[in-house]
Amino acid sequence: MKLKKKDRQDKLLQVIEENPFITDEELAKLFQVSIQTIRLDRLGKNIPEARERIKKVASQTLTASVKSLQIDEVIGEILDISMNETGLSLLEIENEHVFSRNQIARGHHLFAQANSLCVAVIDAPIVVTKRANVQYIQPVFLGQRVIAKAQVKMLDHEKDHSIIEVKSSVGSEIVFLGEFEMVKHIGTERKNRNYV
Amino acid sequence: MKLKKKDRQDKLLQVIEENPFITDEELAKLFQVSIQTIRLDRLGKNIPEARERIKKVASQTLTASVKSLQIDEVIGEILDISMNETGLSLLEIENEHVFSRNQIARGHHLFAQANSLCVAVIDAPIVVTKRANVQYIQPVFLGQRVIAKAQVKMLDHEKDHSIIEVKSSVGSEIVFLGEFEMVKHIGTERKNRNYV
DNA sequence: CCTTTTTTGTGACCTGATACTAATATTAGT
DNA sequence: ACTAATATTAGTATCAGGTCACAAAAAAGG
Repeated sequence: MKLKKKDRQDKLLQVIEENPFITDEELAKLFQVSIQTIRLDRLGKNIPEARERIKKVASQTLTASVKSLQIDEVIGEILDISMNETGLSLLEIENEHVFSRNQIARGHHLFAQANSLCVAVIDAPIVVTKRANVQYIQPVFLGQRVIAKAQVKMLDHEKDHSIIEVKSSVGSEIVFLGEFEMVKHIGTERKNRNYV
Repeated sequence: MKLKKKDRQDKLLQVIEENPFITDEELAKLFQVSIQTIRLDRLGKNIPEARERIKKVASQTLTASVKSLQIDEVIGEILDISMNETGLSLLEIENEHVFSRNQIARGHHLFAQANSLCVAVIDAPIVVTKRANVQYIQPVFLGQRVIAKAQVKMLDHEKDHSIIEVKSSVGSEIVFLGEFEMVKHIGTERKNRNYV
């Protein structure tokens, strides 16, 4: 049975959203109407042509991949660093950081911010985390900006390890405390038997 | 000065890789040659036309966004759960998890795997992390599969908090140890003054 | 100087669109 | 039942950004 105009247009929007690559011709077949009708419908609903839709998706990818690269490099934005002494980083809590149920930030994101900051503060090419003790003082919500402050407490040049204290706060309120033990270079040779 | 064919083709590949959206016409202007030359060059280098390039980028986005969603929900793949008792999760270390310099997994990913698993093990709608103590025993490299085992050590029904021990290993070797204190529901009311 | 390679130009064609006009169905109103 | 309004379909012209094939001009190599 053929759909009424209104229903068809609504359905059209839905179909195109699900599959931005579909052409007018395929849509025409799908809805059993002429290509012209599809085009009128698109016009009415302000849906751009297939090529434009594809372009849009593609450009989203590009910006998204840039973003994920940044995220990958350092979690949060480093605001200030004085090597081997202190560091300051900002993380804005966005949708991808929170539990959808209550909009509270997942713990590992605060951890990642602090951990990244610690890596950045230590002035060495290769630094890995050895140990961490963290406390979540207050929940952090969607939209809040978390400022993490790192302070190097101990630096052992011989053993190449250091202890860093991180305090993260939203406004004047402390939300997270962490102590990280970082090491410069542990056994870098990969054990092949573990490599799958 | 005009480039020789070989140099132009190499440069072409580079330019197009940086900017997949560029059309033959723009390229022709850029290199001061005719559109036809650009097309011959593309043919020679097996570079598809602009529309195909854009499509490719777009389809990458789609698969990538699906992936990031999955990653967002739970870090690692939950293999087995017995509520309030134990849990098992697998994380395969991929490119985005490691430092590019030495291919060692960043600490916060192992933390995230363990932390996600703890959230999953506790049988309650709202669970947040209160405290965590973690140790990185061995570095984990690109391509390795990390199995995290969670064991609930303490469950306090009145105070609604629990302590979970996580042991992560690659093959038979333990790489990460963690103790997580989780709480069901702390102050869910968001303090507006902190909301930016 | 002549041959070969590289570059350029031309014309025909394709796809997925837009824009506009005209004709035909369908629906509602009286 | 007839008419007016609206919805749908059809057809044509045009465009952008490509495709291909072929011929001519320019550059390079011997």
